[in-house]
Amino acid sequence: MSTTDATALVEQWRSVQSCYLKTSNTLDRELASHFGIGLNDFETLDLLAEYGDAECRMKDLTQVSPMTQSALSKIVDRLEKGGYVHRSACSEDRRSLVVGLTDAGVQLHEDAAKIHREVLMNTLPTTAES
Amino acid sequence: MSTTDATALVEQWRSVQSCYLKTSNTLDRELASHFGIGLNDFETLDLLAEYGDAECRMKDLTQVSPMTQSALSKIVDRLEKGGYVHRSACSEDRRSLVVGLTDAGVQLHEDAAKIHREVLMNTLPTTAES
DNA sequence: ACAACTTATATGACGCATCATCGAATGACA
DNA sequence: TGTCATTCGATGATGCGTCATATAAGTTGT
Repeated sequence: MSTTDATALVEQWRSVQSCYLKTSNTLDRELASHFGIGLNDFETLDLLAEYGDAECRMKDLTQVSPMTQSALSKIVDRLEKGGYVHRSACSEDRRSLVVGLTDAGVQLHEDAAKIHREVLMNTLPTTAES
Repeated sequence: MSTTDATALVEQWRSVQSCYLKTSNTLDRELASHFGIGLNDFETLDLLAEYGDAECRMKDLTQVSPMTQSALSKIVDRLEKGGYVHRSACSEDRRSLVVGLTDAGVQLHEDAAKIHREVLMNTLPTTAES
């Protein structure tokens, strides 16, 4: 790899990094101040919302989330304490727990998603047009 | 903003996020296992390296780094304990400290930068060409 | 049916970043 | 020059994510 390749690579990385950090920091602050949840809590709510009425076990969550199994366990802890999700036994496998949004969770997700999209609008670089 | 706008926005965000998380996790692991430093420590070394012989005060570092002033103070603590940087008094302003790489720091940066670029090569999505 | 292995989830110790705050030095203005 | 506000940097408390491990339940082979 040539020096210029390396430089371009590093620049690309820095741009991803800067974009990610700016956005995730803003999201984190906004979500925390408005709803008292962190970004990863929201992302988890978001994943759960996508499941709708389908059963989502912790394991499923682990597979679709970039977070660690351990982290997810604690995130769900927090969300459960906040009353936004519930864990219930899984009939098919007693090791498993089914996680689902409560009504409050659905509501929170809906409200938080608005802020989320708003922040993305204002923070993410516009890739297309003019 | 329309629904499809929001969806595209969220997709864009998720792709940035996934790229960032994958890359930063890999970088962190590699740097930690090879050199015993974290990604942010390396990034800080990298910034310091760019200063070369120019004086870099903590404040300057704060302005070019995405990290918090507090975090930078602790990062420099760690790097100093490792013998990679030194803090020295600033003649012009006695509140300020000038931070600089030691020889070991220069060497570490050089070695770590190789791994860093290697990981970027293997992890960052190729944006160009066939 | 028992032992050994594997899978699902939870938890404790640890590291690191953040926020709020502090002390010290500087600057500004009367 | 004395006071008040500001700036530079460090530190303690706190929160969160990770790794290694624990517990419990399912699975496989004999």
